[in-house]
Amino acid sequence: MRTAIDLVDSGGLEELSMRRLASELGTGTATLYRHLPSREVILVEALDLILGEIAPVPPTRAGDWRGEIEAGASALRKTLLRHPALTPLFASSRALNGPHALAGRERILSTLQRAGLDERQTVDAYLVLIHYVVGVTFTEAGDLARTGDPAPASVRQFYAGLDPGTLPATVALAARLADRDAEREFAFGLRLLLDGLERMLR
Amino acid sequence: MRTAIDLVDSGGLEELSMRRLASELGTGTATLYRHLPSREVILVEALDLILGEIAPVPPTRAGDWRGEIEAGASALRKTLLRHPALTPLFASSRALNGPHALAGRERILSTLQRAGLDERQTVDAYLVLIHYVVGVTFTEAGDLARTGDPAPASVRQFYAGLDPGTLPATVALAARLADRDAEREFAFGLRLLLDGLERMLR
DNA sequence: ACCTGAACACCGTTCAAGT
DNA sequence: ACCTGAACACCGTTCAAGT
Repeated sequence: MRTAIDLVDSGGLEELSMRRLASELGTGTATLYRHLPSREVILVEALDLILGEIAPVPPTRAGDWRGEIEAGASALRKTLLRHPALTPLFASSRALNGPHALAGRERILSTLQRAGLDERQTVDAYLVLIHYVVGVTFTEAGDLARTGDPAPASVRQFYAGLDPGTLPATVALAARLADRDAEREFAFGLRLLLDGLERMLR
Repeated sequence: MRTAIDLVDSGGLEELSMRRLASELGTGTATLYRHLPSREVILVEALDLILGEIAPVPPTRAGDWRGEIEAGASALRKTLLRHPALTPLFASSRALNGPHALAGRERILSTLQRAGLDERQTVDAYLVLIHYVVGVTFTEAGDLARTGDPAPASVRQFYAGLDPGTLPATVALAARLADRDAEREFAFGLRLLLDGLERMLR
């Protein structure tokens, strides 16, 4: 599994072929099938393993649910970005029933319940938070996986070069659309969501 | 392109092979390369084409930015869910510079600006909205693409069967985690975000 | 009983050869 | 000048044959 994750991290999903993994391990492809049933299962297990890299946020300072959620969301994002090619697997909930995924989900659910949300609110809040983190991280990971270069200059040029007659707002905002600060943007959206949850509690 | 989209819709991404597409069109694979440079470009163009299915939300009733954003977000989600296998492509921003993607982005940006947000707020709001819709839709599309069956009963059983000692919140919420209402959840998160934006405007 | 070379049925892409 | 059959270099997976 460690070799498989290294392959995916270094060259993307398509770098992990059964032949390459086998030769990296000094064996043949047929041997791999004695330990794991398919390439897909390797990927699913790899995702759960990297979720295990997230250090559980300890439920310290009694009642700081907001701080715990912020820390957890940020840790999830950073962990996924360390393995951008594996991030898309986060979409299939079938891939999210491994031990580490379950432990992480449990921590979020219990934090939200301790905050005072009722059952329905807890599940709704859990889902909205996960979906937001997934959306941000997928997009970031997609750009990162491409070749590692976001190249803000060329993006700005692309936007600025569009027809201002048909796309006036896009052209006017070209500089801001190109020079992004992923960290700040992530915090902005998370704050919006957490403010909303906090208001629900009052 | 229409044949390519039909193939992807009916059997997932892996159903679209150059050989299958060629034979569906009554020709050989080499011929395809006289019209399109690669399989990847076919997929990128397919995504932009389906974005064109979204009817532009007319900026009617002066100043109802919130209604326009809600309608646009809902239309984007529904359109992507009609082509679940293509949804993951929405992650790569390279795939999002086709004419329909640009037109859609322009509409959102101009709606937010007309609402009264400044430049930075407009871009931040645009990104947070897109990321949320992407996150929700990816997850839904991933489940949908699997075999079409979410099978709430088996999901509930899975959650309920976990160890209540280590995963108490998950087990307690098993029924709610299994019996989901995607439409309501989507509206819940969108409301949280729009409430936040509305408060920024005051 | 355990392992694996070689095969099967596929891929995306290219190019020499055909018309 | 335009088209494409056949090849190249790969895949995931299986199984008969080896030890």
